[in-house]
Amino acid sequence: MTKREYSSKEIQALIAQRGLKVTQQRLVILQFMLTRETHPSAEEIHRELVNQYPSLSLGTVYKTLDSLTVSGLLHKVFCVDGIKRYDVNLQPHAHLYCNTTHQIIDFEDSELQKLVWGYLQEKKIQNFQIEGVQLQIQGTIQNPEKAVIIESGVTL
Amino acid sequence: MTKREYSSKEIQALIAQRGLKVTQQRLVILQFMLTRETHPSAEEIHRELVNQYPSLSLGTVYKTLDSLTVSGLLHKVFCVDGIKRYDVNLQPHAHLYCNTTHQIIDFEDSELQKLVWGYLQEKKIQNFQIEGVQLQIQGTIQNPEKAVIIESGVTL
DNA sequence: ATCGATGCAAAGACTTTGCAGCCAG
DNA sequence: CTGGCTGCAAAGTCTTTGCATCGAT
Repeated sequence: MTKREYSSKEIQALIAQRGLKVTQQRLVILQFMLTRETHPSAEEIHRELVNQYPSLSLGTVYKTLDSLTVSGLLHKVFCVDGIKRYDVNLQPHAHLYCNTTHQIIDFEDSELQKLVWGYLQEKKIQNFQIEGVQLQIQGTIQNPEKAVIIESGVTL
Repeated sequence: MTKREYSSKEIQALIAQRGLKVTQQRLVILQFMLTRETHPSAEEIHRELVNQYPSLSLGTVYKTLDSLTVSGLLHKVFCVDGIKRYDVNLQPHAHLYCNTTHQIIDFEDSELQKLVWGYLQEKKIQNFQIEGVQLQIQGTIQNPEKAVIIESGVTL
C-alpha cells in the first residue's frame, strides 16, 4: 500500500468542503501533512515550510492545525513526549512510536483495526460512548538509517 | 476486579527495591498514584496533596514522577491534551479518555490485551522492536455524576 | 465590501534546571 | 558523614491569545 498523491485541486476541495476559506497557508500545511508518514509537531512543520514561505508564522501553523482538526481533516495524536502532533485523518491506523528518535510512524493494518473494533463493539462498555480508538506501539526502530518497507506498507 | 490496597510498608519496599531513597514525598506521591484510577497531571497531584503537605513543591512532584518513571514504577501515558500524565505500572491495561471531562480511566481487560499482543507477536513488524503497546479508547462518559461499575471493574 | 484568516508579539501554561540546604542510609 | 533529594525561583519550551491588517469569497 503506497500513499496516494493529492493534486492541489483536490486539497482545495477538501478545505472548501468544510466551509473553510482556501488560503495559501492552509493549502501548504495540509499538503505537507498529506505527504508525510511521520507526524511532525507545529514547530517542525513551520521549520520545514518557512524557507519556502518566509512569511508563514508559527502562530498561523497552530491556528491552521486547530481549524483543520475542528473541521475533521486532522486528528490529534496521542504522544508520551507531551508535544501535540497531528495526523491526516483518512483511514484508521495505529502508530509506531520510536522511543529513541521520537518519531511517530503510521502503521496501517486493517486486520488489527478490525480485531480491536470488533472486540469493543461486542463488549459494549457501560456508561461510555466510544468515539474512537488509538493504538500506539512503542518500541525502537532497528536501523533508522536504512529505509525498509515493512509488512503493512510503511516505510521506515 | 477491585484495586487492592497497599500498606505504607509495601510502598516503602517498592521504592527501596529500585535503589531510590524512601522520602516522605515519594511515599506520599506513589501512594496517591496507587489509590487513583484516573491519571492526574503533576499539577493536579500537587494541588491535591499540598493541603496535607504544605511544604511539598511542584518541582518535587515533577522530579518524583520522573524518577519513579525511570525506575519503572510509573509509565507515561499518551494523551491528546498535551499534558504529561502518569500511570502506576502494575498490570497492562487500556485507557478510556473522556473527550468531555478529559479524564483518563483505567480499563483492565486481559482478553483485549491478549488479543492485541498475540496479534503483534505473530506479525513481527520488520525493523521495529516492540517494547509496549498503548491502547486508548476515546469517547464520552455518559453519566459523569453517576458512579457505575462497568464490566472490567472500573468505577466511572 | 465583508468577515474570516494571517502575522506579530505578548502572555500563558506546563515543565525543566540550578543550586543551597536538608535528610535517609 | 555524604550523596542523593528537596524547595525555591528562574529559565525554558510549547501553545494560545489579542489585535491590526490582509485577502478570499
